[in-house]
Amino acid sequence: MLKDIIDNNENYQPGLSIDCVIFGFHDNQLKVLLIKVERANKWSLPGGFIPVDQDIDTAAITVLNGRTGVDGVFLRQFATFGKVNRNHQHFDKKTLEYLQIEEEKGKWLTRRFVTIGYYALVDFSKILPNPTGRYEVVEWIDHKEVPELILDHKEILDKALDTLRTELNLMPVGYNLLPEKFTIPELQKLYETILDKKLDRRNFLRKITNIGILNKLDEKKSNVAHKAPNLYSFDKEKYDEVLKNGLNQGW
Amino acid sequence: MLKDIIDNNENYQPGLSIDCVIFGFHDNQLKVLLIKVERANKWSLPGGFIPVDQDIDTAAITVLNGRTGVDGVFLRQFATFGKVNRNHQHFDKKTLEYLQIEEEKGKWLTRRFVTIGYYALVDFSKILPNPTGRYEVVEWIDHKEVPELILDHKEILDKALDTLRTELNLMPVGYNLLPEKFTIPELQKLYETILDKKLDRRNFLRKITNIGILNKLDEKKSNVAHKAPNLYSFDKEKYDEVLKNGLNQGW
DNA sequence: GTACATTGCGTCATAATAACACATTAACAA
DNA sequence: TTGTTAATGTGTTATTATGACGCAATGTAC
Repeated sequence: MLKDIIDNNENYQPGLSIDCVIFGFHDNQLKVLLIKVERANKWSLPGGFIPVDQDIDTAAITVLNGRTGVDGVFLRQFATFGKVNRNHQHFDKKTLEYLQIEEEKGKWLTRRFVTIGYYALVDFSKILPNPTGRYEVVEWIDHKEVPELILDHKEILDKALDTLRTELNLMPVGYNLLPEKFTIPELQKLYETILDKKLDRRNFLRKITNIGILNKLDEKKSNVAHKAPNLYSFDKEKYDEVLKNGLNQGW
Repeated sequence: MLKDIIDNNENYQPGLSIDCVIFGFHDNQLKVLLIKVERANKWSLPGGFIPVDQDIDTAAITVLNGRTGVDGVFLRQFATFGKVNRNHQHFDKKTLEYLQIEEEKGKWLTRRFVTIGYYALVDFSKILPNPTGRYEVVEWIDHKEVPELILDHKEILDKALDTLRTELNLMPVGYNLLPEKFTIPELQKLYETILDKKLDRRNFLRKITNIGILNKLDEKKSNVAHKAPNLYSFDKEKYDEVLKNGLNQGW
């Protein structure tokens, strides 16, 4: 895969890559999709290169789709990372040898790469982590238990989460991370997890319903301990409207 | 200049550039610093290329500094633009001939360039627009009267303004765009200009002073029609604190 | 049936916001 | 000198949003 790209590197944007921070929500945990190639001892964000005949946004969709099999989900560019040493010695001589890449062609890879960060919000229940090769592991990992990552991927991840937190104040976000039917407590847990703080149950209900993007369904969650909570769905039309106009106008 | 870069293109990040949207405030107008090279019939955002031995943020500072002569100002990356055709045929054969660039070396330039957008907020009164060559014009232009721009620079400019508007709700912004001493009505005009809407004088005063970042000076603006308004300055310490924590917490 | 944890709905005090009234000030012209 | 004018400074009030609670209803487990 990588070798193919190197061999045909004139088909790819040089010195530029894409990394995706893919968020999912499960078991009251905000999870991140990470990958690990067998030989490496660190995990990475799923990423890829940019075909010269593709918009960068399209290339990001390709990466996301390749890893998760879903499309049409929330995907947003949030920052570009380009410190001089960010991939310094990442592909050292030994690695290139192992990958059977000639030194001359390896130059394409060993220079500084600037990477464009995208973050995605996906419905965990619809995703089947998809390794692109047999020597690769793809896994959902709780964002609080992310192991050491390669290069500056930790920085990228942190920035993505930071952006998500900020944008939570500007737009509702549950639509992308929850299944079609969900309960208010579930939505609240999502918010609490992202923001990493407790919210008052009753005030949360009031605020979230006042936005006017929720449909209360005539149905309760089944098979739960204690009182069965009501199920809700998003009113997609109103949701999109709010997304466009933003939540807090300020000033 | 451009020719130098082409001739030594191995010293620059290939296929990647930086464009700066430099905002200033003067005469109750939000202005943008634009440039025009003599031969071109359209204006451009000031931009540049990225030396391989410089962080992208550093390269952005260099561009800004080269054009305005100021440093230490507010500069923030806001988006990266990479549509396939964004610089399609920008440097056509004729242009390359005019610039005396050999076809082989011109390839470096004629491929798709992805550009990283930065926006800057500067104190208009301290800036002397600085052309880098005698065939170049640098000018402050009211953002409402921006002429046709090359490539997707209009899109970049719009996105920058959009970002600025959004961030106005998350952080105070006057510090960077106003001189050291200023009046509340001036600050309000700035806000109104950026947001493109009228604000109530009295409510604005209350909100802005409640933030706690303003020092009321024992001094009034002189040489002014009608009642002389009070002068204020920013409390840099509190300002930075608010910048760090954000204005509207939400949730 | 009873204990219990959780949900749903409501209350109240306080803070933030929007809309507006009125006095104050300084330049300018009669 | 004085009145006019257009701006600034300060205050008031009604409405809305927020934060901190109380309490009844519900379904599971024992």
